[in-house]
Amino acid sequence: MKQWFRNNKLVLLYGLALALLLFLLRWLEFRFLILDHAFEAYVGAIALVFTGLGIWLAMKLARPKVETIIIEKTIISEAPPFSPNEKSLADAGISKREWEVLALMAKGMSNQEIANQLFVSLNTIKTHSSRIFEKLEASRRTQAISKAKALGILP
Amino acid sequence: MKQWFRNNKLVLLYGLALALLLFLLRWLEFRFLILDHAFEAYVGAIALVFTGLGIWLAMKLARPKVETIIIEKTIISEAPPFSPNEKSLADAGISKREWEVLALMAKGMSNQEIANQLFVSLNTIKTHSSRIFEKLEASRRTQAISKAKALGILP
DNA sequence: CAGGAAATCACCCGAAAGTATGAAGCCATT
DNA sequence: AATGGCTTCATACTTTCGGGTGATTTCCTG
Repeated sequence: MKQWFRNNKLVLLYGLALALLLFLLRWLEFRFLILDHAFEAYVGAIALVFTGLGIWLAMKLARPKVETIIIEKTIISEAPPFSPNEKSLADAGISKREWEVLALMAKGMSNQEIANQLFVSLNTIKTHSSRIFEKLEASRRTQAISKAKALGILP
Repeated sequence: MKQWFRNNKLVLLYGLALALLLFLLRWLEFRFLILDHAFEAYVGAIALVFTGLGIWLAMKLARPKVETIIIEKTIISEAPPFSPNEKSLADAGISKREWEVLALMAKGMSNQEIANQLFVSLNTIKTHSSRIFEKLEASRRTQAISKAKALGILP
């Protein structure tokens, strides 16, 4: 019910306005009956008012034409925020730890530096890197980095 | 004159219809004067008719409302073809040949492979790479590649 | 619980990479 | 003609990297 009121507020208002006008006209009828041609003027006024109302209604109720404009914005992406690309990562079968090592390699760190950074021994890093090279079919760290970037594993 | 008629045909028609209606009402006035509440019904009819006319007019004459929806489509373009970025290159003091070596390094090639590709000896490539490391303040090829990319020397 | 993947570490060896130093030819600018 | 930068090459030496093999621990899954 409340919803109905809200939806038909306009129609109700319109009806109320009409009723009020009728009262007004009735009153005018008694006041200006003596005037010659009062009736014609009267009808003209009504016609004008309701024409205006009709126009107003039409304006209010008319559904707007929707025009959709699609603007294609071409952005040359400098550095798209990189996410490890889980898909390619899993596809190559590279583990989290291996990826860490790979990322530090790409930064230009030596195996010893990576070992220090990750708090493991140099031998561990060597094992990891060997696995990485196997999985990426690389024989050098530079090659591994290059391939990883091509696969979207590294930014 | 003729042009004016054509442009305002609608307005003229509207005026004519109004006049006709007035005549009609005048006639009805005499016919239904006896009826009680005839006046209200009369005014109601007029109101209805002119409201309809108003709506019709508005529909006919009003400029259609246009709602414009702008959808921005973001297209991430492919990496633009890389140009060596002469500025950074000169800034680092890296020569053409050195850049060639650097680029092949970044591809993951070994010094020997680079030497074969450029038809020079392995020692030459070693000299070049040493110079490159000096100029980029790197001590490893991976580091050199990383720094070169950061400087825009490599794609 | 057994099996397998992941992570850790060790040792050895050969290959590749990097450092240092010297030198020669070419080319352009002074 | 001389100077300096670029390219080329060489030798000798050190360090780092990569390959191969093996072992242990932890954690997860069938």
